[in-house]
Amino acid sequence: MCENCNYTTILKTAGVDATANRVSVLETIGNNNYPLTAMDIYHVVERTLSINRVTVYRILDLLVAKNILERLSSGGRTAYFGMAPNENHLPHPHFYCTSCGRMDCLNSESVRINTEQLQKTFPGKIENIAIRVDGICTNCLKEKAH
Amino acid sequence: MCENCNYTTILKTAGVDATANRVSVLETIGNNNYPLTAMDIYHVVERTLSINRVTVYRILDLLVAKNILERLSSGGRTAYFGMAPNENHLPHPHFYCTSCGRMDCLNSESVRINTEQLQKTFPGKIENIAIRVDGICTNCLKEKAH
DNA sequence: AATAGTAATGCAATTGTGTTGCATTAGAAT
DNA sequence: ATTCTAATGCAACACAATTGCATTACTATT
Repeated sequence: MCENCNYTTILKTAGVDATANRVSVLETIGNNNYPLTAMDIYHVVERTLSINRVTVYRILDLLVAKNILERLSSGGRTAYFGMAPNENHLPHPHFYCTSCGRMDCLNSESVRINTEQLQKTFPGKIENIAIRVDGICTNCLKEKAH
Repeated sequence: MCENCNYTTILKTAGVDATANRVSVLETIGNNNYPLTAMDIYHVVERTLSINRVTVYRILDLLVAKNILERLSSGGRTAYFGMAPNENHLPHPHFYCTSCGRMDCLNSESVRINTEQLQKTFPGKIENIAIRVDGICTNCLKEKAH
């Protein structure tokens, strides 16, 4: 997905060791143009690296805490992970296909929220705004049609 | 919360039997001014009714399918349930306190999305747009302050 | 009222995702 | 080499939610 991102550098800049496991987890997510579940990531990484399931979860937690990754919630019980917004990646809403479970990135202009405006109407402290569009993706629409 | 809602009527209109369990589950949610988890609901209902945990889950599934209730996702693994948008209840975003897990309803004007506009930019079929504002609620801010 | 058929519910077991505790290994610093 | 810390593995656990199957409640028909 992103030729501007050097994953090892990203990790080091965040102050964490760039271990093979971490680079591979981050690469898997960064090279994919839609968010993945922990299990998706695990299956991709273990093809080359002999990594433990738990390690994947721990790496994901770490990278979310370091604000390198973003944890997205589907309608269901599984979290999806994508690159966190940064200079190269603007914050954007996501599309979740309720039929096949695939999560997609939508383009940033399609929805616009004025956080400062919202903050004025609300006394709590706003940290993040998650926008998820649910529906049926084109693939699933096709399959239903036949 | 809502004096305009007769829960028995709502159920019958949707074409499902208005059993004591279903009325009680729906009442519990409708009388509350913020969304609740399945377990919250279970604990309220069982105080008067001797109901099984599984029955609560099944009733919730049914009422979501009938579009009477809305399933909301927090950042975490637990779903929250509130009244689905209808004539009396406009669609609105929610605030989720990442510190205490409490979910709140925000007022509809605070965020505005043009669904038709969005649909034009996107080939899939849009069924719902979920907006969740994450942050720290006033209660938790106070507690942290002392 | 008895019977049969269907819908709703209960209970036990299971699933899926994620977490914790503790042992082991790898890597860095001395 | 030795020591220290960080990263990882493995097994067990936690929790929300679901499934399969038995039981009960309800409705319609005779």
